[in-house]
Amino acid sequence: MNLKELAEHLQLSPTTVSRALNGYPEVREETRRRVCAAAAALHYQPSHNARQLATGRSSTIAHVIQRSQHAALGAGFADSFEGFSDASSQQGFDTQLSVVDDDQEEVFYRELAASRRVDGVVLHAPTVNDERIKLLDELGLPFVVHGRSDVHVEYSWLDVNNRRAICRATDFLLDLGHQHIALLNGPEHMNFAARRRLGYIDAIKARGQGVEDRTMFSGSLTEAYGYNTTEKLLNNSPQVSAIVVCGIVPAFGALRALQTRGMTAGKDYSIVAFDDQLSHLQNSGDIPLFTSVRSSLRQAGTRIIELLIERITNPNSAHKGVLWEAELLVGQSTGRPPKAASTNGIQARDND
Amino acid sequence: MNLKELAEHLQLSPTTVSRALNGYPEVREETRRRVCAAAAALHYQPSHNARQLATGRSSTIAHVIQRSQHAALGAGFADSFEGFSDASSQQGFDTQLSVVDDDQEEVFYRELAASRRVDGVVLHAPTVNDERIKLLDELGLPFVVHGRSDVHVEYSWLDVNNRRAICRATDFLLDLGHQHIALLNGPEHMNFAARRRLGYIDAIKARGQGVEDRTMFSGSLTEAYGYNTTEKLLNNSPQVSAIVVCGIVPAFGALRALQTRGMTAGKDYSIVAFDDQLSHLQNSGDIPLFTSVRSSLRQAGTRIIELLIERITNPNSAHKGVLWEAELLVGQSTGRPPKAASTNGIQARDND
DNA sequence: CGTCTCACTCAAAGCGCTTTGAATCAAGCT
DNA sequence: AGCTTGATTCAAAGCGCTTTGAGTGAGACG
Repeated sequence: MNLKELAEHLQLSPTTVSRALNGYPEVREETRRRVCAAAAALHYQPSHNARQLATGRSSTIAHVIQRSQHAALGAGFADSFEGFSDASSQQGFDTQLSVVDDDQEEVFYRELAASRRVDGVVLHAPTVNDERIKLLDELGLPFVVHGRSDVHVEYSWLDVNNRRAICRATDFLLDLGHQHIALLNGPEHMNFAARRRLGYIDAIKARGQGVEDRTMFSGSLTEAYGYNTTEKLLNNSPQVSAIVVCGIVPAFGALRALQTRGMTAGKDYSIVAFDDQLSHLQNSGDIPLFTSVRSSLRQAGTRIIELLIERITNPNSAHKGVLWEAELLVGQSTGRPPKAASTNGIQARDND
Repeated sequence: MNLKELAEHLQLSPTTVSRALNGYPEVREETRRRVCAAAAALHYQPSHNARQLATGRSSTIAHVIQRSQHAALGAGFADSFEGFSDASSQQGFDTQLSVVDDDQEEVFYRELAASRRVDGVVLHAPTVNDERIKLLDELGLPFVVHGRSDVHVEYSWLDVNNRRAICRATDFLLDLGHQHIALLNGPEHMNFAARRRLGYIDAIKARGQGVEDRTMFSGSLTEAYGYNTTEKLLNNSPQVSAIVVCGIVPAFGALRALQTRGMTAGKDYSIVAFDDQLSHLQNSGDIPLFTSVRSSLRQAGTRIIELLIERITNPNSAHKGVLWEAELLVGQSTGRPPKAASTNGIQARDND
């Protein structure tokens, strides 16, 4: 069933039928009703392709993921895509997903733009200085960055205040009296990880202390990374009594390392995690397992699509940057440092 | 730059240019080279939409995920989609993703078919008796099921031999001498979970033992589920000395429950997990953490796309069912039951 | 009564590609 | 020379929709 057939069946021209279905005003209300009824009855559904060709828009949003950064999204994939898909389909957009080899990404974007197969792109996991942003800007393809990058181009983005979040997490541990706090960060060529590192340093320096390279780690946020790194810390850095872990997955790994040694989180050792609120690794309940700074990946997905659609429909509007604050949630995994390592000095300043 | 412009620039007709680019034989080799060179030089890229309309194919594969089953995919999302996306793009197909509310799924499929916006569909997480299969069959939309369903329709599918895998896992524990083994299954309205349950029962019954409802659990495969259920077992079922956990995520939860009690997996209690080989929750190394039956979700994704493309290109070909066997991998999480609970009876039969 | 509006409807021209059927021309055959 | 044949190339007809510009008739107005 196509438009022409439907029109013939209704004894109307395709023009009128098209207008009736698409809500144009130049059509009598009675006619519109008749058309809509027939369309429903005959299960008429306009051809997506034809409409796309005629209008020049594809009603599709692309998500391009570099293979190397694939792990970075890893556990959060499902949750963020629920957000993306929901918001997109609500506005009539399809969600397209491509995992692309790093060295082919530029070509891929160029083809994407030239073939006009998508109306916009969500840029994921930006690096510290992400060249893709410049590229997309040049290509004139509407896009929104999930995260940020220190690049001299105007663009729209949504990010969590990673620096502040980790600063607060570290502060919280300092306030509890921990003197030596380690950082288990993500890969530091990623913008989010670089900012988290800064947040950690901010907090330490604010107390007049110095940071040490041996207690700052960077790596892919897997469970094994959390476990192995914590193991290493327990072996080599006995003065450390708390860690800030930049993901709930490695936090579980860190916890396992403690438990394997018979240690208890919150008593013998403290953990604060960055929690993206993954549905299969929930950290909730009366007293959540982990003390954490948290922010919903799913909600971020939804908002990003809103920003992108705004750019698509109005390409000349001003760029928008949205910064979300993470929420600090006190759970079971933190406590005062054990007496041996405890301190009596500067402590519990009346700080935010 | 469109085809017509390129043709004018080359002093050729659009027909010839189109044929040259698409590898048709009716074009002189020298002409083809000239055309290809110009296309590359001018960054010509055919319009996806126009091609789609002209050919009647969309070169897009849809993945429709019910919101309620979204969690079921959860942790494995990223990995399976890496497989899907890779295989698809290699064959020139785009990957489209939709999370759909359960009650709107039928309508969604009908629209998908009527609007001809995708060439095929991957059906995820089928239930025991999945009506969507019948629907897709009626709609004439090519599809492949990731998993299986007990439904009276011919269709193509790829599944892991869940029943056998869990049977082997259970057998392995029985061979070690465990007399009371609990099952932490997924949601049992899902086909994969129903089969796993059967595998568990197969193994127990084969030893002439009976299964008990109180030691068989069913639920969404989260970390918390693994933790809470194991907690419950430790409290209420002291005779149980081993568990079969149907996912690596809840297995971590189960492990945490043990460790929280100061118990050691592989010594005080045994765990066998079903491992989908998730990249952020790797279970590898010299001696993997968990004894597991495993199967790669990523590889499954790749193969499923192959099957689907076969159906798309040749809709009348015979349907194909692919059954993969999981691999049993012995790790640190299993051992003989502790002496108290140990047995001297039927043990270590020379069974597969 | 003639002219203007307004409300509605339509024919036709794209959108940018593929594909069919026909045209052209040189070479091969009788 | 006349007819095939095969190798190239092309003009034109779609694919199914949107959109422009024009047309129609009824009522309003001078």
